[in-house]
Amino acid sequence: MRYSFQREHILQILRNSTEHYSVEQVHKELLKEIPNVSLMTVYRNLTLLAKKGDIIPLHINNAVHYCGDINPHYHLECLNCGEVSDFYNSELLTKNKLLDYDDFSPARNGILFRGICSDCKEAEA
Amino acid sequence: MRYSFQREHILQILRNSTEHYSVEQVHKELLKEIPNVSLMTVYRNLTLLAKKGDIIPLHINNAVHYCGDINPHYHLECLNCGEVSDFYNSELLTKNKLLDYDDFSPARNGILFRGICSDCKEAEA
DNA sequence: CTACCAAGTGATAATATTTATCATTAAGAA
DNA sequence: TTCTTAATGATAAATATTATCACTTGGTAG
Repeated sequence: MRYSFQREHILQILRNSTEHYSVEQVHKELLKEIPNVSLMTVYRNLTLLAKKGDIIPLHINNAVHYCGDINPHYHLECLNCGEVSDFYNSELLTKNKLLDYDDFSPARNGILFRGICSDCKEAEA
Repeated sequence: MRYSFQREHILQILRNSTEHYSVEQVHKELLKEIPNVSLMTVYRNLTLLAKKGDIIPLHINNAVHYCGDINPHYHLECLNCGEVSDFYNSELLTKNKLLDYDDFSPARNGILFRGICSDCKEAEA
């Protein structure tokens, strides 16, 4: 894989944010730095970066979002407000040995919890 | 909500299968029982049934698939072959108290593990 | 330093999935 | 049986993604 100015910027946008941007959102951010950059380039590079393991794809409501943090963690998706947040919990992997269940090997960042976030629970109460 | 012949059949298709059909696949099955049934009707009713909690929506690669089993269980998605399978593990909920972490309440069937399934691991080895 | 090749880009078109609209049909209560 | 409204089906539109291909650029070999 060859160096690409566009790809490098795309990666930095995700690395420098805790958001989980959609492709459109990455494109919008990238346009601030590289005018006229094509949406196709964003798609192409996000797919490549995900394949390389540099970013984590999240399939949220029929659109891919990407996480730029590759430290071991999981994701929480609120079914009420739609917010996706990072979830760090080393216990979950080490103590509970999820990796061994059922001969299935979850990817390092491949566990997604769908439910109701604390903010939405409070709002309802 | 009023009774609907179409909706009842859609629900039964999912109840009587361990597959996790896409909308197109449900439509294809439904056509065997109700000729000329509209794809729109399938979309509409799957959305309704999911909202009622009678079926579980799974977002796999930008397309929704539905699970007709509402007993407490989780899902495994193989990143290699794409297969989605059910994962029963009562320990995971009771012993590990995932529900309490981080003030986030996962839906009863809302945990998705993305990784490599046993079949694909064997194939590689 | 220059020429070359293949990876990467951007414009465009095509595909796939889902949602919106609305006239017609049918569930089910009065 | 009549009436009201949810549900349907045909159609069109919106959204998200992938395919194609001429052009550009990274990087290597001469």
